[in-house]
Amino acid sequence: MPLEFRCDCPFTSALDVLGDKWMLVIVKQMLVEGKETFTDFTESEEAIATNILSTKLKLLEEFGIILKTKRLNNKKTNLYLLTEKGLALTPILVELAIWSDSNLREIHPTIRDGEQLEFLRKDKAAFTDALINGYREKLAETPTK
Amino acid sequence: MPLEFRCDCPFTSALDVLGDKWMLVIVKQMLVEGKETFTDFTESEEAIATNILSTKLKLLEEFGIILKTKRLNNKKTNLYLLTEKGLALTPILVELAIWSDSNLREIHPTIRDGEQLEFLRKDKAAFTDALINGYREKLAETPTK
DNA sequence: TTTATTACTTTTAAAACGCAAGCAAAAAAT
DNA sequence: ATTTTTTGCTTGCGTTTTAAAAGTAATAAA
Repeated sequence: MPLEFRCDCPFTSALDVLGDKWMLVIVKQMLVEGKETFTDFTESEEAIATNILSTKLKLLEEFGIILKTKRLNNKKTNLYLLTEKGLALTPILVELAIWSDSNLREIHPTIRDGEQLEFLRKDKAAFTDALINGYREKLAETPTK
Repeated sequence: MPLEFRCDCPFTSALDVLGDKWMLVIVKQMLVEGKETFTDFTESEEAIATNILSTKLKLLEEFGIILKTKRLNNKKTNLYLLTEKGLALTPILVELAIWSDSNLREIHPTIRDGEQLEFLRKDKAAFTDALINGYREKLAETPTK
């Protein structure tokens, strides 16, 4: 089923693809937490239901944000990896975290803080690059079919 | 009804607030298209239903992203204006537009192009500042209760 | 064969949507 | 001035869409 775009606005069109509860969370789990298999995602603290996960992974693949492959030595487990289109979402995620950090703490005091966020506050561009390059290295070390 | 955050992740928490079909679209309409009244929003090309609009405006106000006020001489029409917390969403919107521009055109060819996007491509920081400063000027010229 | 992993299907609950009614302020008509 | 009409929302109802929970099937590893 092809997605219907609401209109021709670039802002709104991005949200037609990404504007829901799960799409960017899954991308974040891949980029920041190194998750790559179906079970990796189900074990997340966000606790996504398996049917939703199944649907969203399919959608992300359709959009070319992720690709589905397998390791060389394992015929069973699917690997989900970010494509360039998916990696290009990094700046969006970074800006979301920055906004959270400075605007959400008062209504959500237990929001995480630590080294990563300090790094982000100190140098946004370097933080973004580190995420992207880190993922690229991991890709290079992951031989797939 | 107080929002339940899924977990303490800053990325995910931002999406608990903003991760749906409408929240950021409404902010965009205010920031980029200058919409400020209920009817302004109902006349958008995104065609939001009035009951949803009502609900989302209330939510945005609860989060402190917008505030609801009135003009000095009009007791009827509500004015919805972005707060500083709302203006701080600008970089997120900008990154969404950049991603659309470079990654969505192949599956959505009629996506808008033009002066604004050229400006954005050429100088992201200046584009962001222009949006924010433009909105601040408008605020200064809008006497409210 | 037994067990675990992966993914799909079915069922149930929640949210979004379209439509229309209701109400109060403002503008227009008489 | 008083009534009438229009405007600006808000709310409720029935339907559709989407999410969540739980159960089932298929595959591969042990």
